Amino acid sequence: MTEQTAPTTAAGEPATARGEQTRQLIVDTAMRLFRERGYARTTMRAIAQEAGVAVGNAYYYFGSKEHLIQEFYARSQVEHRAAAEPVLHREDDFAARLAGVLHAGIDVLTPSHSFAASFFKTAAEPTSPLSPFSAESSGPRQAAIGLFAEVLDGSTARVDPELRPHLPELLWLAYMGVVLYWVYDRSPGQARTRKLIDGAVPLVDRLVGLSRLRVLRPVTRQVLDLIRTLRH
Amino acid sequence: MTEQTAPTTAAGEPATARGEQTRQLIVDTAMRLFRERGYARTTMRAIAQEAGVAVGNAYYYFGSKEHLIQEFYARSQVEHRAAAEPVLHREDDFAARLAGVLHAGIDVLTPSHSFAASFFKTAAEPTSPLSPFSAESSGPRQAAIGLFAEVLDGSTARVDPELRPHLPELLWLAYMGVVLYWVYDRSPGQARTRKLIDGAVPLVDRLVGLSRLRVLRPVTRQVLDLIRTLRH
DNA sequence: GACACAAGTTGAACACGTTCAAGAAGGGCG
DNA sequence: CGCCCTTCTTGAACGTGTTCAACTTGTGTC
Repeated sequence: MTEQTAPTTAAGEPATARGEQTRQLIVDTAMRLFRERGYARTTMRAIAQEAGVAVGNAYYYFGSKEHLIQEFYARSQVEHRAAAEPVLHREDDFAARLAGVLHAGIDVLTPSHSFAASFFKTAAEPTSPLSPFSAESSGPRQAAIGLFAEVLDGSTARVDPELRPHLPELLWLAYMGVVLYWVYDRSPGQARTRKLIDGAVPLVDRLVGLSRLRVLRPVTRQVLDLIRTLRH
Repeated sequence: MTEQTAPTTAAGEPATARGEQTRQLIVDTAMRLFRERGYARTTMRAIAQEAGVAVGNAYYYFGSKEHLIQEFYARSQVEHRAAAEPVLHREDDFAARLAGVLHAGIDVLTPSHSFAASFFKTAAEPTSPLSPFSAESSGPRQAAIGLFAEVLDGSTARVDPELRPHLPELLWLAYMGVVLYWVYDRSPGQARTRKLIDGAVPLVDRLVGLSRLRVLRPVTRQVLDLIRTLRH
């Protein structure tokens, strides 16, 4: 409770066209440098210099270096949705839709694997507004959960009615797990993460199907009760 | 690959009694200040000053501020084992043993909850030697996995023979999940984490039991295959 | 056009983690 | 004791993220 310097200033959106332009310039420069040199080796001074502004100016738009990461999240989320569109349009099988959306997410992240690890570090901080569980990330998180709601809604899958409302969030949580594995994945091209998706999706599919069986009802109940307890 | 300044110098053990004494002095001071002010607000200068040594001296024993955290891990691991001893001696039911060991782990960590969050941040960095999955953490990790092997071995549980050799590591992984939840747990006294343990243990117990059923053999196989694929 | 106020911009200054060249302490050996 | 070598210790200096008081630019109002 007594901990953390966690940047608080949300550093409001620019109010003028000039401001918006500068903001974009800084973001674009930062993203380029992150990709070129990695997060740790990209200094705020370098970003400012390459963008042709003063250091303090960057802090006018972004409360901290970490806040630049949030921009990365937002962009990735939008790209993810776009990349998932074709599969969601084409397939109606639950497993196929889920696998498609998961692969789309990793597709979008792959070019950033080298520096995404550093991002992850700050994202993992529970008190950080950058945490995927934080209030500040509520927007992107809800969007992401919505994506998995779509996976479910557009599918022919039959799901236990008690489980159904919780499933999108659970799938998102599973996706967070996949991303966690991906961040740690040192195999070439993160091939193992692909195998994780292909291996885990059928299991999830089977599990979701089994949830309707009378025999497993008590277990399903037990799981749901636990989830409800753990929710905020 | 091109990323990260990750501290490399293992900063060898002291070779003399004088060195050992100084090292202990620095660790003790650091742990006290971490507890008092939190990790972020404890500066290396403050640690050095309170310990009555020069800043550079701390760096002679610890490659970085983060390396002081590793000391915390090591201590916690030893305490965990000690705290788990009574339960392991008393119980022979798998679920009771598992719950006991998990609760013991959280018992040990609880006094440090306020600043453990900051620790977690650096631990989460995949390239960091402080990561629980890193080579440098191999020692404490193996010790922890060994603890869960003991949970299993000393129990009357009957387990699918194919699953059995993998189970200690899987239980450790589950424990990491519990710790992850605990770090994020903002409920008073982290009561929710306790409920997570009490709720999840029976499920794990049931699942482990079910793994022997003929009907579920294919699923068990599928899971094991996936695990093998994902292993290094 | 002149004024006022908000929006945007600047760069020097600060605190921090970390490095390193220089030196002090200690101990074994003649 | 005098010498040498390892171990330990020092604190000034560097690069970094971040702050902030001062300044400049833009925009609406009369």
